[in-house]
Amino acid sequence: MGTTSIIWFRKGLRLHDNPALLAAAQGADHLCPLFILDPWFLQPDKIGVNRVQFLLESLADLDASFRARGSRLLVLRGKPQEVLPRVFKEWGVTRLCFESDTEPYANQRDATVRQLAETAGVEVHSPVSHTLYDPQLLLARNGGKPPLTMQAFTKLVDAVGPPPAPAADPPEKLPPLAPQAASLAAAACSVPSLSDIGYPPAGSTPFKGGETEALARMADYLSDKDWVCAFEKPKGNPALFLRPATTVLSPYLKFGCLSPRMFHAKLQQIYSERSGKHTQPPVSLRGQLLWREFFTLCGAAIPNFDRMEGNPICRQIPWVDDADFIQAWEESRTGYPWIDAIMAQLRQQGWMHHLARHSVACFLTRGDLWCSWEAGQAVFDKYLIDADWSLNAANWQWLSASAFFSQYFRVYSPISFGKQYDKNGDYIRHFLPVLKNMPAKYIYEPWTAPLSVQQAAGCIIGKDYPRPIVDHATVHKENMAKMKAAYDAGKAAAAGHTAAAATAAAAAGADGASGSASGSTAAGGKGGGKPAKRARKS
DNA sequence: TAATTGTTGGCAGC
DNA sequence: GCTGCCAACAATTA
Repeated sequence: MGTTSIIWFRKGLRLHDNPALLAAAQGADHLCPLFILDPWFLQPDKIGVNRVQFLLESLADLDASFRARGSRLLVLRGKPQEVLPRVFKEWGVTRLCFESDTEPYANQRDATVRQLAETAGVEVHSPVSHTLYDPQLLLARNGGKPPLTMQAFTKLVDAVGPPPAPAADPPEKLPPLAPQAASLAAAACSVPSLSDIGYPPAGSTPFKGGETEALARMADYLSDKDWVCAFEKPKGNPALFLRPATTVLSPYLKFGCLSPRMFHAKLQQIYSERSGKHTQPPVSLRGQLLWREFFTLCGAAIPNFDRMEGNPICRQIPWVDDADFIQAWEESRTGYPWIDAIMAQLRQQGWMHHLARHSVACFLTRGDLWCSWEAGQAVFDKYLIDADWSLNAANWQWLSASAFFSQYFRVYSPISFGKQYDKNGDYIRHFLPVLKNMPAKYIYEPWTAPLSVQQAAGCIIGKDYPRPIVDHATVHKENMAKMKAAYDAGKAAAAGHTAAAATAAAAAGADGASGSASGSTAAGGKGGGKPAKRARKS
């Protein structure tokens, strides 16, 4: 009996370093490359046009690559749990291969598909290639629990050793489609247009999807080896938008147009040429891949990772979701140009610099508006072309000081933070054209401009551009006090879970801690009587 | 128990 | 452009 394989694409939209594709092609008489447009991922009110456009471009590129190898991509529509059993039968499928995925939706879907495959007598291969390491392996090596700090994660990865090398390239000539699939191929199973699937005809992102773009972009950024070796994440300029300060490889990694193992191997190659003279994780370029790895592991191992309630690592904070605030934030109407420009870049391009994301995330949650990080997460998930379930949830928890990060007293200023990088406000002028003629002196705080200046700039505050919806100077202090209260309540609740004796001990411990805190300030002198100062910025 | 460190704060004062 | 303070968290190390 002959072998008929399906390589089922979901993420991993590439031919390079694709072990599932190799497993599918291995000794197969027929190979059917398949993508299923799941209605779950095509909801215009929840998933914006830019990311869907990026997906369709990636599929078109994948199709072209298969055609160059004597095959083609088949794009079907519907729920995979319904489409797959149908084609198993129609195409005479004996083997199903797909890249492993740890997101909750994918977990459920794939568990069902495995059962359906078993029922149909179809063997299943599901290798790991979306991440550097197999999350289950990392978890096992860490005693079944995910590390919760980057340091702990880095230590774990160091102990495990280098990730697997990228898989070999697929053969120049791939097995043909199954005859039944080939006849179907004449009909409607091409990559659809945006309008075919209920979206506006075009998005507005300048970033184009696909493996070809991904490899070209990687080559472009890696060609400057000095830049690669000197890369230090927090030092980038979030206001650069013509050539961003980071690689913008995130959307390609999200969809798997680029293999993280390939990117990692290229980085290690460049580092080795420089004999150790390069930046290190967590700030280096390689470190950025490790962050992705760390948060993906957390997402895979922590229940309810995209929610506050029922999420064991997330602090319970009494956010108040004010619908008007959330909408103003989403639609660039907060009255703070730095914040509104970033949100405009998000809606227009589907991408912003990491520090820009920090600014707006802090502003929505603990900094200014006191809305839940889950509300912000949904907006990011709608517009970002690189929206990744685990990374989005992790970063929102980080920025809202709900998990991973606890220094809630460090608040980004919606006025001064951007000014450090872009004194003239070119970034604001570009993304908020209504402010393009506002003098630099007022562009971060246009409500302070005299009326005559507003008139000359053609932008009246309160009419052409909104007044600030909150007073940052006031609310950020109030919010800090609320954070303090929420943290204290959390500690009290944790203490309440312990036995009576332990509670008493915890109370004594709390007293001791507060005493030691003031003591350390008083006794902080070291040698010259000055408190020990640690370098925050190099 | 104290000190140190943690990818990425703001601000006054010099 | 640098230093030190603000009022202060939590995990790890010594």
